[in-house]
Amino acid sequence: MESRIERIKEQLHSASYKLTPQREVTVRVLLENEEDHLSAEDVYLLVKEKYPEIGLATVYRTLELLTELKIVDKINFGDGVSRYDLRREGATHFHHHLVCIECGSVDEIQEDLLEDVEKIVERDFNFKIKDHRLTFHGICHRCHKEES
Amino acid sequence: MESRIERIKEQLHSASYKLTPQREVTVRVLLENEEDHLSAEDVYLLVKEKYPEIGLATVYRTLELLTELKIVDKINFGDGVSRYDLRREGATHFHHHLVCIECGSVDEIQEDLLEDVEKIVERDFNFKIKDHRLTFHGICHRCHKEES
DNA sequence: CTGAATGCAAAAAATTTGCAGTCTG
DNA sequence: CAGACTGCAAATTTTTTGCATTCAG
Repeated sequence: MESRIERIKEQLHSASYKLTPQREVTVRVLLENEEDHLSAEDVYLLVKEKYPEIGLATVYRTLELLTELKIVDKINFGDGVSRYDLRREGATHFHHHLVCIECGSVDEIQEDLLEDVEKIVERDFNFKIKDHRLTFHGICHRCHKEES
Repeated sequence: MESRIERIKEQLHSASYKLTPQREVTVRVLLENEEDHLSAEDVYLLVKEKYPEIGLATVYRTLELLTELKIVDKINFGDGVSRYDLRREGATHFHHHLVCIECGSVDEIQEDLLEDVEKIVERDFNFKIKDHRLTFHGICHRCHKEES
């Protein structure tokens, strides 16, 4: 875990960005809440607990920076807020999401699943794929159970 | 085309919503710009050309209504705006998008492509899929050509 | 030291809401 | 005619920006 943050620091460094305490705390918060899909506001509040002087604008600027470096991905589930999701280390592709329309939960799928589909798209549409976003909306296994 | 609008009217009707001229003009604009991915503001400006008294709030309310009736889908490509995309008639699934990171163009894929993937997800994750969103980011065939 | 980074407050952008008046079914 | 719908303006919400000050390298 500690090594994970070191590597992220290194990435910042090698892109010649400075390593401020604000940035470090923000990254740490993201790592500690890897399962969640935090909005900028969420991140701000969590960072504020550890570093009360921080401003919301700094959090936005840090998240933008991390997105640019592909350390996090900015995603959007249709409510009016952008959410920020840490990329898995070494993941060649962005993971997918399962959004439950009953309870609002968001689960992640790490498996690629799209390899074949992407081959078809690249060939048939002559489109060079660099990234993808795949989200399924439906009933999660927890709500599914209750219904029966 | 005219029959298409008639059927949409019918859908509104059977959900006991009234058919106001504002709503009709809005639907018409969406039909005439089916290829595009208009933001609420875009729709507002286009409707305003035909019906200058309309207010932006009415457009938002109409789009929300159409989304609720599944006549349009609200989508989000990561810029801060929601866009509204007409569902194809009789489409069992929402179509996919190809967003070009060079020129910003958005093309559509009508083919399903996800049938196999969805079977896997439903089985392995015990998740009942109701809808999906799939977007590929990459280089479109037009930009692709220029690069070589 | 020096430009990059921060915090604050103000601005901008997108969307929603309240309400009095209007119109559809 | 009654309740649904509208336009307008004001309010909210989310995100961005300007700028004087601070700080990391």
